[in-house]
Amino acid sequence: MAKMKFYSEQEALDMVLGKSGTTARDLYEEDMSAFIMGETIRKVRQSRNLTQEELGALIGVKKAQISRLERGYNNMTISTITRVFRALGITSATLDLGIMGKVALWG
Amino acid sequence: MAKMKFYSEQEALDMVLGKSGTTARDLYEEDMSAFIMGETIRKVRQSRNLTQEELGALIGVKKAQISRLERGYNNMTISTITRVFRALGITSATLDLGIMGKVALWG
DNA sequence: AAATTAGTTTACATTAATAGAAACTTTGTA
DNA sequence: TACAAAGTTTCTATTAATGTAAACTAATTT
Repeated sequence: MAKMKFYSEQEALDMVLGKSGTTARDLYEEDMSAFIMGETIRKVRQSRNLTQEELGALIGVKKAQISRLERGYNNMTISTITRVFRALGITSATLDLGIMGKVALWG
Repeated sequence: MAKMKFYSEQEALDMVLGKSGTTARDLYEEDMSAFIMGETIRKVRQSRNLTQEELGALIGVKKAQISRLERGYNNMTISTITRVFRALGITSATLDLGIMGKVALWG
C-alpha cells in the first residue's frame, strides 16, 4: 500500500469546501451551526423529560415549530434561542464561533 | 421624609413591565439584548481600530448595515453574529440569557 | 471655516425566520 | 396487530432580518 497522509477535519474541509470565507464553506458552516444548535435544544429538552408539544406550550408555539428548530431548518435569531433556552432553565450559552460552532450551556 | 424602600433593577422591571413571560417584558428584554449585542460589536470593532466601512468590507456588507447592527435595530441571526465576531477575531461568545442578556467574548 | 471622513437614517427590495394547520411517518404501548 | 403518542414534513401566510443606495448628520482634520 502506498504511503498514507492523514488530515484533520479542518484540513479536509479546507480542501473539499474551501477555506473559511468562501461561499461554499460558509454555507456549510451555517448549516452545521444550525444543526448543532438544534441538537443541543433536543438534548436539553429530553433531559428535562419534555415532549416537543410541552416545550412548545412553555413558549407559546406548536410542536411543528419545535421540530423545525431541533432539525436545524433555520438560522435562529437570538430571540428564539433565548426563549427556548430560558424555558428549558438555561441561563447562559457559549457559542463556539470557531470552525464548527459548538454550543455549551449553563443553568 | 417618609420611609424609603429600595428595589433591585429586576424588582423594578417586574413592577413596571411585568414579569418575564409577559408580552411587554419580553419585548423589552429582546430590545435590550439587541442593544447589548450591538454595543458589544461596536466596542470590539473600535478596539481593533476599524471603521464600520472596514468591518463591513471584511464580511461583504456596506457600512449602513454595520451601523444598524451596532444600534440594535434587529434581532440578529446566529449566522450574522458569527460572521461579525469572526471577522473581529472573536472565537467564542457567551450569551447571558438571564434577565438582561449580557455578552462575554473570547479570542 | 471648509473639506473630508465616519456614522446614521430613510426608502426600498429580497430573502428567510417564525408560525400554524393538517397530513404524514415513526415510535412506543396495550 | 392495532392504537396512541410523538415527531416530521408540506403547504401557506406574515413578519422581520439582511442588504443597498442615497441623502443626511456628526465628528475630524487640514
